[in-house]
Amino acid sequence: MAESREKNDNSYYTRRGNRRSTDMEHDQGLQITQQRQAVLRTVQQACGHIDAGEVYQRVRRLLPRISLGTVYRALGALRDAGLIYEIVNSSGPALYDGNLNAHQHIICRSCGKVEDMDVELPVTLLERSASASGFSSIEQSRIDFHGICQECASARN
Amino acid sequence: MAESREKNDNSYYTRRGNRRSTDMEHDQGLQITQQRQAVLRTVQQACGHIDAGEVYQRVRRLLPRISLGTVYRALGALRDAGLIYEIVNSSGPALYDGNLNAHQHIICRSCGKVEDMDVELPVTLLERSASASGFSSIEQSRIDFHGICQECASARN
DNA sequence: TTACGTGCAAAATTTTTGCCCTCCA
DNA sequence: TGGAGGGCAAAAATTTTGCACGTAA
Repeated sequence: MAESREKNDNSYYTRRGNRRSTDMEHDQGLQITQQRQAVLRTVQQACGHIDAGEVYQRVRRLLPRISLGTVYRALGALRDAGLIYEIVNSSGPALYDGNLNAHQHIICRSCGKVEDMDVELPVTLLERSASASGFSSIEQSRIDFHGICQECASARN
Repeated sequence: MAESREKNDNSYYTRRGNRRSTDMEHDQGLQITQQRQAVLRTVQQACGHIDAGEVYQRVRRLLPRISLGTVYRALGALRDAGLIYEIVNSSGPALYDGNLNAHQHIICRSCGKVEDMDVELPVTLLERSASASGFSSIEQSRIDFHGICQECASARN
């Protein structure tokens, strides 16, 4: 918890030391390995939202010698390549979504539940707002919403 | 990484063991303590988005004996009480926002930068969509957007 | 043969908790 | 005087990394 607090640095290594995606990785794509294929398929076949630990458990049935570190590295690579989507969660580990069709997520801050929203969003409005606010332009296909689901809301009353 | 994977359970303790907010805490409010006041003021005076470690550093100037655990507990209590807002971040610790005026956040997935968007959102549209999708109703005043900021986007090309 | 990917274990980071003590209501 | 809050240290949960070794181009 020392110096590594500044975001937005352009160093080759990110805060926790993970390597930034490079031209090569983007222009030439990923190497397709057994492990990455298995991780990708697992996320896609999860038909929903799955976390790294669960991916690890499932992939191990196919590749018993795969390590959790490799699963994390594969998820990161697939995320950077745009093949899967990472959903940040205030109440637990990151979740991964293999559904690349346009849809949004609504995430419960309290229980972590994630639901898909198949809604046509006024993205142009949002992008205009974003550029008015400092994100001079946003490159994104997905937006996550954080709220409180009804179950948790009523549990609080 | 064992059994505690099921979200959405209604147990008194959440996944990581943190206590759920209770009726009492909500109906009677929090006890106002030096520590909680200091944490709240620090978040409010940060005029932006501040993480727990930074809150700890700053609060220690006033209360040198406060512990990081207490800061986390205070932030959680203030968050549950609705006095501050917790911003989840894919690239670092959670950030806290003491600005309760209606505004949204746009968060860079890559560098963690958070910007405010002072935009009037079509909330009714969003809520209608949410209820069509399973979140039968959402109780929320804020929504976070996750995207890639221009800096990071251009760094990837 | 060189760069990339992997397995493994260890470390780093962030957050939560157990325990005991204090203090106010 | 009993229960909530706090200090401290330890643990838990999640994610990343160092290193040695393959492997495929």
